[in-house]
Amino acid sequence: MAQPCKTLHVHPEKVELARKKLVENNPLRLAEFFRLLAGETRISILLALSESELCVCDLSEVLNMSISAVSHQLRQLKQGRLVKSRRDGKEVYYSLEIEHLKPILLQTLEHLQEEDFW
Amino acid sequence: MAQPCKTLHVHPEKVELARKKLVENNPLRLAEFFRLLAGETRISILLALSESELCVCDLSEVLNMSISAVSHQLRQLKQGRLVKSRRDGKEVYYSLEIEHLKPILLQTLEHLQEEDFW
DNA sequence: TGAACAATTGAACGAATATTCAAATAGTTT
DNA sequence: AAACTATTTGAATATTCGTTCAATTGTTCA
Repeated sequence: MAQPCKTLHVHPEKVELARKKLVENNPLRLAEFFRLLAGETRISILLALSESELCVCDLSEVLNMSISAVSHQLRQLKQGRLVKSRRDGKEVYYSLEIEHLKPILLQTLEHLQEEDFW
Repeated sequence: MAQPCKTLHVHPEKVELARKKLVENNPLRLAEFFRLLAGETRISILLALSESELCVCDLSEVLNMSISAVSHQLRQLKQGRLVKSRRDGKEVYYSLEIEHLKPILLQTLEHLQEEDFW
């Protein structure tokens, strides 16, 4: 961090309010959450899984990526509790940890699709 | 990309559905959007601005970061159309490009706060 | 005009990230 | 048991990202 502003053009009341907002909302945690949605591979996985559960092979086909790469990303999503997995024989099936995630994804998509955001 | 799965345990119908979902939803664009929310500094800026507009100095105080660092992040947020700015004299005031952003942020916060997600 | 302050910008550097490759683990089948 | 397939894991590498520092631009005011 470096040189602060010199004048008292700064707005202490507003600054105070904003600080409070940050304390209340845990930006670091929030950023960690959004980071999981912020990679093309991971968001693609989540979108794919919003249709149906899929095994790692399926996902690697859908995404046109190596199984290893997909698996690495799945691990992150699982650690972040955005997906869960069940094993059936040799295969492992992944699905959305849905109650957390689906409304967030859907509403975000809606909002972005309005507002000619793209 | 590397070695595909050998058996026909893969699920072609599901794969097809998932592929369609990806085509419909532009994961790359979506990831770019979430990337902007995925940095602690940027999400903090957005939270701070959800209270009131602030100048760069204010933000640097709120975040305890250099003006330069804040300004770099503001540029990204502005390019992503998440914030807008107006100049008033020497100072530049930033605020949320609100109709896009506020409902997304609020709803996400709600959903995350339920579900003892933290 | 020039001094002072607010903000932006570009280059540089270190930290974090995604993918690849090779090796390991887990489950199934014979 | 051995052979085979699906998945996971760790190390290595290339890329992306955030902050710092120094220089620059824009604005006000004396």
